[in-house]
Amino acid sequence: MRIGELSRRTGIPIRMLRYYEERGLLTPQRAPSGYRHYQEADVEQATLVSSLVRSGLPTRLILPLLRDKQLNPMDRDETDDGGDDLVALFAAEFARLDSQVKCLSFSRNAVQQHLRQLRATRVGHTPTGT
Amino acid sequence: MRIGELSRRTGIPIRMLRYYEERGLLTPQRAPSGYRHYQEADVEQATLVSSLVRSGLPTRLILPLLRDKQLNPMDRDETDDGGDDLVALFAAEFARLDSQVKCLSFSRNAVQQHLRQLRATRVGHTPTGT
DNA sequence: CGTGTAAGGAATTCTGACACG
DNA sequence: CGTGTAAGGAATTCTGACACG
Repeated sequence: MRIGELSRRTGIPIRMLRYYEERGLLTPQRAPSGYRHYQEADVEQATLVSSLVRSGLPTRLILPLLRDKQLNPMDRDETDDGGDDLVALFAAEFARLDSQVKCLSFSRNAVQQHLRQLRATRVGHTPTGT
Repeated sequence: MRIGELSRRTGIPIRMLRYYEERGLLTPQRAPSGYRHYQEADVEQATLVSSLVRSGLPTRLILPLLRDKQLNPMDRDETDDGGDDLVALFAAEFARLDSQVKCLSFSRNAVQQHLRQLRATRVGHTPTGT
């Protein structure tokens, strides 16, 4: 599929799909016309990348993470490069994401409870103002 | 307790505790000296407020949510004011928080898995470079 | 660093029409 | 009828650049 369809199917702006490619996170084939040509599997990969980017992971960390994912579970041994640095960076990101999830979940629940309260209280005040 | 202790116990910067008060989200008593004096219950309330603020809820929405929480579960009826507007705003915030939590959880898991992979692969390369 | 946007050009696709055998 | 084609316009995609927080 071309970039427009991938964008529609993933909800990711075309601009960002091009950017992911620029960062090596997505490597579509090219038609003679120069148009990008994506595989079916790129739908999932683009979604993963987008999620990670929106979560605040720098693209330079996403690259090795993707490599990890693509390897056969067997011949994955001395393949990694970064070493301790990478481990530390990912550990830091994990800690950040973990605490952020907790904070947001807590708030989400508080808002949800309040919302229930609001709706329970006003039952049939105005029959849906819209 | 005074503001310093509350700050230590909650991890919330003094600057923010004063700000919450300015927005009516925390209403400590005042000593003759002018020092703020917080109740034990303010520890929890400050934590809640902080979480909501960091989650991106505007303080003007946090205020009614707190009022809701403080009421006796019984005489909570015509107490609300905003009406439909408020419901819509909170519904929107809930949706935002919900999708954000999903995105971050997904990323968190991906990073965690990669982290495990990294650590499993490099067992005893360099005995902790630090 | 991630994202939006305006710019100018190239490739693609669409429709309705005409031609041909 | 099925099929090819020229025509004009619209939608899509391309790149490199600037802007922003």
